[in-house]
Amino acid sequence: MIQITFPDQRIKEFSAGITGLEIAQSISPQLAKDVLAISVNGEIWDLTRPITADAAIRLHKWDDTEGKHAFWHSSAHLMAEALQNLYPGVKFGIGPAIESGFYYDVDLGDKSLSENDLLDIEKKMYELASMKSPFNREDISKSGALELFQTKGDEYKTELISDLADGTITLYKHGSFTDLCRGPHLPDTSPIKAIKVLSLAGAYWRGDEKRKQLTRIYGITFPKKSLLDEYLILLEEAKKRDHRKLGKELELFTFSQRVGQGLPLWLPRGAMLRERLENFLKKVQKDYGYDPVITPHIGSKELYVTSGHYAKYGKDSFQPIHTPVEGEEFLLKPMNCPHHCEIYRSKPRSYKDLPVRLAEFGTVYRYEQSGELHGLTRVRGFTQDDAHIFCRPDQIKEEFAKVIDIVLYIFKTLDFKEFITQISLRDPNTPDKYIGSDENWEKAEKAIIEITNEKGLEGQIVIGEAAFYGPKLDFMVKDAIGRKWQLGTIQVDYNLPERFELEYIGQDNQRHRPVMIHRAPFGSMERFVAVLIEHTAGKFPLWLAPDQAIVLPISEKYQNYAESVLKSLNNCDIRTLIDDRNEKIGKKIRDNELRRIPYLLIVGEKEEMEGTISVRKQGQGDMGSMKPEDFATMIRKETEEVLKRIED
RNA sequence: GCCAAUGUAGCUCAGUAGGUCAGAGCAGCUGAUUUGUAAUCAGCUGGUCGGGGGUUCGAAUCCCUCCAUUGGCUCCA
Repeated sequence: MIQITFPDQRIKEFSAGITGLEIAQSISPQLAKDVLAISVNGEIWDLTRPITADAAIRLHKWDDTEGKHAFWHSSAHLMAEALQNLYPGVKFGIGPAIESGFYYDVDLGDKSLSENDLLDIEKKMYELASMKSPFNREDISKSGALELFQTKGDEYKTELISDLADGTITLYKHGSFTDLCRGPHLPDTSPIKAIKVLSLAGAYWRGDEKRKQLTRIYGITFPKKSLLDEYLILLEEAKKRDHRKLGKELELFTFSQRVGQGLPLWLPRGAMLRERLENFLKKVQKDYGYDPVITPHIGSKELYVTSGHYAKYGKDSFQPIHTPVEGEEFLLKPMNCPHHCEIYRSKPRSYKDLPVRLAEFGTVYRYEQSGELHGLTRVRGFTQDDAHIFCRPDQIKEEFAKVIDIVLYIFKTLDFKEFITQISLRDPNTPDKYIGSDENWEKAEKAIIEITNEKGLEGQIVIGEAAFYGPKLDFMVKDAIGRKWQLGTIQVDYNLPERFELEYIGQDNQRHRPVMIHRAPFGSMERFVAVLIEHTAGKFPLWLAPDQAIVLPISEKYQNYAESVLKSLNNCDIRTLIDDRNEKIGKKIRDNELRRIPYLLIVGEKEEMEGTISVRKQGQGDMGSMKPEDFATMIRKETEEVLKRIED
């Protein structure tokens, strides 16, 4: 007999060799139906794998990620089986479960798939799923596995196996398909009830641009048809919040082929929104002791040779522009820091002056690959809410902490609750990707980890994601369809001060080197506004909304009164419009609701007589009538309260 | 840049075995209506069907190429 410990710490005895499925059955038949995988001492196992020793277990159903993972991983194998059936000779790369669904990378030889083929794959998957093929786990030696896949001619699997450590390798078989796989899998294919093969993409083998591009097929599956329907509806809903769609509808920004791809044009309403965000941050930065600076959009090539950016990115940037007579070379600035270093250098600095915090909404230009451009989130010209803090080494921690405070303050003000923090460190295996001394890297990495912990942020550490000059702390937010984007960033840099020979005179009357912190709480105005649009679905908070209220006269008879209301509200700094079209009130309400204007102010005979307005709040409907001055007070209060509450 | 797809009026979309196929709704303009909380009615103006080549008696429709966009991959100071 063995002792099985359940998550609630209860212990039950079972005979050795019992499986997860049998344990679930012993609890309830329903559980046995719902369970998808089991954790055994923290390791995720198949439900059919015998447990031979005492263990702590946890059963996974659809409602946890481990359960979904096993489900989707099995689905990937099911899809592979379908592909093998439909396209004999297909070679398989990898086929993992992902955050929503799964994919499989395959080499179809000369055959190229198009979207019509996805339905065939889907049909085949349904057909195979209904055959209830069990997933069988099998241990095999490395050499045996190599031989098996070599005979099959599956060079990708062979390569994967060669890279594995010697010892036993696990295979999973179901139906006619055998795959190299760690598992775990479902007992059989029958729980896979709803299937959607979603899309096709090219994907380089092992993520290496120089290697063969395989066909990646994305899919998602569910244990119930209704869950698939819900998922598809959710996708549709998310599309409605897409910033590219709303940006057009709400007239915030546009693109023009004639201006160039990836170069956004901010329309008046978008510019107004952005300006309010900028002013908000400027005020915060003023409170935190930043000094605004302004630098030009181009800089001498020498500047970037000095900074090291030219050597690193010169080839992959917009190419230099030349002066017609002297032939001097200038680069569109890809970042603001070299300019700011020169500002620091413009006069001798004392230790008493530090930290020096130079802030600029600096527009930069980067050559992004054409396939990577995406709405406002990935563009070729954008404005960073940039600042560089030059400080003494002993001030790093405090300064870094203050920047975290600013970022958190901004996220709180804008109600960004679901963000992820990521600490990016260098990859010690690829030292040539980075510049700067080991010692400085270690110091900086340690500082970031410490501060992040002290601030109570659960920073996920990612090796190899650091910038080439230093480690960083990023704040990531998801967009409407779940893609992660980096917004705020804080980066420690020992390198540029070195390269620009920045100095300050210390208390000891000796020259010392300052440390730089790069930081951008929004990241870029473009990306931030994009994410803000998707988070709010275009219903911006009142203090940011380009237009806060609109006066809707019932008919032309009340035009004069409507205009007097408009005037008095604008005099109170309430951003107010008027809809004086010759339309019925229902139409005006509809149109302006769709424009996401927070307050609709209806005026007709009754209001004119009483000197009032009828207030209709977005999403809430009729609030009754009030005097325009009372409305103005209410708006001012609402705006101030939001900003004040956050400060407390 | 690579793989796959898409590209018809300002917007959303119909129209492809090649032959009155250049259309609809919304927006815009004009007029009627003077309206009470999510679409009043009528008329009109909009498009070298992404650009350029080609096949054909004839191309929005077929082929080639370029451009842009979309979903991924790679990249991301």
